[in-house]
Amino acid sequence: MLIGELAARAGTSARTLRYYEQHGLVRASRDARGYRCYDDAELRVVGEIRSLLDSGFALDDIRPFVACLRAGNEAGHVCPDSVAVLRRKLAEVDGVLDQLHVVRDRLHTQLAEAIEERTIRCQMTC
Amino acid sequence: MLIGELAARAGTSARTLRYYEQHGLVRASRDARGYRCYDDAELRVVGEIRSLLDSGFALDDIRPFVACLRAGNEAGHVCPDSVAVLRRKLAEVDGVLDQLHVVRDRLHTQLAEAIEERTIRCQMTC
DNA sequence: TATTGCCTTGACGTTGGTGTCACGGCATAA
DNA sequence: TTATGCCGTGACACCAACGTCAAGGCAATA
Repeated sequence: MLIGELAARAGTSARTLRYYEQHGLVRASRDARGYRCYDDAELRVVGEIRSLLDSGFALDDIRPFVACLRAGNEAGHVCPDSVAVLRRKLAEVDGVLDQLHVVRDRLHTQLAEAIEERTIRCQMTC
Repeated sequence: MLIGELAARAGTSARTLRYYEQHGLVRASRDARGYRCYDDAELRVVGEIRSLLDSGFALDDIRPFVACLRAGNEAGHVCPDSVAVLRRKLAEVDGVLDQLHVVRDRLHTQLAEAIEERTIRCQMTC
């Protein structure tokens, strides 16, 4: 499978696949012309990468998951290294959630205040 | 008040204040040497900006709040334009929160799965 | 043979809020 | 006079995951 086909099948771009390879996540052999050749298994790898990116992982964090898949596991997250990253990320996401809830409440309060203010002014003038 | 003093009092840097000015948020007059002179009121403006930045607002979004303060209001969020931005940002934050909750659940599920997997394997081998 | 289409590498652009450096002016103190 | 310290502008560096353009090679097709 050439890079264009893998990109299309994985729903991404050739540029992206080269980027992943550059960062040691995706592997390819080369044909006589120097074109990248991909194993069918790479499709799953790319799928795993994109799924994890969607969850907010950085490429560096994704490496253990890919290694886990390559080791023959049915899923990328069942290996110890992956679990460690999962734990860290879960804690991180929880932190962001807490912080974001605080922000949300602040926004909500300010909005309520502003509306209250406007209501009072309206009662005075109307 | 010169830029260094305002920066210290506002808990930020001179570089940052120049950046805010460049983006039309902070105002300064100039003395004979060309140095920026700040009104005491600018301290509150800078405080407002930093508070909003902490809440995830972009500098462009903050402009109406500053204008509101300059118009003599006790708070930057009581003007219609500010309220509009507040509403938009609140919706945006709610969206991010929803998305982040989904991500969190996914992480949690994967983690639980991995631990389950390990437990089973341990029961088999131990 | 010229075109089309896929591939290659390399390198710069994007977003936003700064840090940091370069280079220079002005003023006060030693 | 020189050192110190504040200020000025301008411009590059950073992070991250790419998009996009340039310039070229190789192969099949018309």
